[in-house]
Amino acid sequence: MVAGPTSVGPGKDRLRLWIRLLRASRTIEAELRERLKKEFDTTLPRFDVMAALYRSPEGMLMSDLSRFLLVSNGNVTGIVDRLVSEGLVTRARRNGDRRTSMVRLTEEGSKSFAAIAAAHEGWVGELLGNVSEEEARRLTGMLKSFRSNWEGRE
Amino acid sequence: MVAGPTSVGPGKDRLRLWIRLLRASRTIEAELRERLKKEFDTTLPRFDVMAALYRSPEGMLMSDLSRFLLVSNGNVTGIVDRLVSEGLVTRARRNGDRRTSMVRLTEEGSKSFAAIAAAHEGWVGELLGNVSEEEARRLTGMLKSFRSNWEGRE
DNA sequence: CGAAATTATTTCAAGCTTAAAGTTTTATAA
DNA sequence: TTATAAAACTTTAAGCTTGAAATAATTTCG
Repeated sequence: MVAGPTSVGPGKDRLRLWIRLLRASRTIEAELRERLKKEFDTTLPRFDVMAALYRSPEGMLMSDLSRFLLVSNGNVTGIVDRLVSEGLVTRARRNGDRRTSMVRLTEEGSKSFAAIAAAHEGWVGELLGNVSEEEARRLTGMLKSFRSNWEGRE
Repeated sequence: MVAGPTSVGPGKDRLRLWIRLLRASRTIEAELRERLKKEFDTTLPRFDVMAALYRSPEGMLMSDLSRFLLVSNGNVTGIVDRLVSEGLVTRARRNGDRRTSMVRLTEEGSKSFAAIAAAHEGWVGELLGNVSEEEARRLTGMLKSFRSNWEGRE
């Protein structure tokens, strides 16, 4: 996935783009993961879950988290389990529908996340330092159109 | 990591870009992974390793693979183990330096990869279908400059 | 109502991933 | 030489990830 095209011909430009995209995101992701570990003794998946919850003070269902983070249900279960056991998150059974549970950041989780998020934003700014703000906006615009074409087919 | 910025202010454009980039690559990666599984009963990491080896008929060292694919040494060990057990790859001890081993695709591995790679290229073309070839080239160019700024610091 | 389908979630097995520690081999240099 | 360091790789423990199967609660509809 991270290697170059194996032949030449038409349609290769999209393949090259995909490989660049993947290499860029993997490189940055690896660096962020390492810093999260070293500086805050946490992981990217935990950060992702906490970031989602931080934006939803009212809480999120497990399936909301799963959908939003683009990962499987079972995956979220494990990550939330660990966050709960660390006191950063709560899982509250709902009266209305007892299949679901509302997941929320605790006070401690919220404080903890705010500190990590500030550092995280700085790191991203640093790692993408040679992309101008103007260029960043243009790239962002281009990337927005990626999904619309095919997702949600079936 | 996949959530939006948690506040507004200067420097947010790079954070937005990073989030878009990550969402785009995760979405596409998930779709490719699913198709590799369904159509060829294989995985993305296996595909990555085979793609790297396909481009190096003379073979690669474990550490070459690790560096090229941006993953840890131990990770490559496991994936190559499984590919060897499936007869797709060989690991040959070298006379010159007996710490190292040269990893190569077998005949079967090479044939198998060629078929998967053809399908893979088609999928990428499809998934990035609403990015024009021209736009793909421009985006690729922009992404090239990502790493140079900070990586290789040591 | 009550069976059947749907929805939300958890559990499970297998594989991926990392960082750190361990093994073996090669290189360095006192 | 021969200790010591360095390099290449494997192993390990912990956590992440998926898809599929299992549970439990709710909804649908005959």
